[in-house]
Amino acid sequence: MSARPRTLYARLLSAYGPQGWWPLPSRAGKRGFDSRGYHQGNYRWPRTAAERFEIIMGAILTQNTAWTNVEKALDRTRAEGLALPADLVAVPAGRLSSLIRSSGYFNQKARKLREIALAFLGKSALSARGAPSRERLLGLWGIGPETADSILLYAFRKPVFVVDAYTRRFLTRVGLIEAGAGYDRVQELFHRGLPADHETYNEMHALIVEHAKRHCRAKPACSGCPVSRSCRYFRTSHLNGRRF
DNA sequence: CGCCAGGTGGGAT
DNA sequence: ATCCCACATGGC
Repeated sequence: MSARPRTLYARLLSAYGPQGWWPLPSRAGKRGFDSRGYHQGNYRWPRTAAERFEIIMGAILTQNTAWTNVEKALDRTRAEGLALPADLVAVPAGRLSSLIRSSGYFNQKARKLREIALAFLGKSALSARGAPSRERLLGLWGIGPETADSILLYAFRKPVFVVDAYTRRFLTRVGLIEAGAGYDRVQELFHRGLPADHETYNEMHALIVEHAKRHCRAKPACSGCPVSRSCRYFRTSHLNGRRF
């Protein structure tokens, strides 16, 4: 039998603690943040338009990319004084590509950053403060469901669960979804199974990422896993006499 | 070396 | 609707 979402949430939170997402490299070492910009125990961020746009940039730059590579790109763009939509649209595309080089796919991502910056500046501009609609975000080139939901949840504190590759792998292993389940199916599972507030969705997504890095890796590392008791993969492998 | 990392758009079937 | 591929750097 598979655990319910609430049970998994409780176990992961107990094992790993609050994760302090979304990290803001611009706040690294500042009051209320750790040395990499993860906040410490509150969900009031972002507080400014620059912080909000930093989250949006990070959400795009981290597409299929390790966060450490994104940190470098954000640090470089910020060092050039590029923090707001107006800054991004003013810089030549080649220059922006070069600044975000470390995050990979830099030509595509430079275009994506430009697209969303233009959307915040344009005639039917996205508001810098009020949340844009999901449909509006999905209409932008380079913004798919995960990036749209990351922006809504982490930049605008909307109660929308973010489904990523880690979420799929984790849920497939524990036996809550089938491999190949669509984005909306997976999202519904959490929208139905967890308290419907942005703090819980924030924390659960971040916990899944941490869990996927520590234990539920591409090559599973089940020793010490906090949810192995309710994991179909583990129990099946265990019965087969597999070692970890 | 090869594999993996907080996806997405476009084209073929 | 669904599969397949290009896009690209950096850490292990």
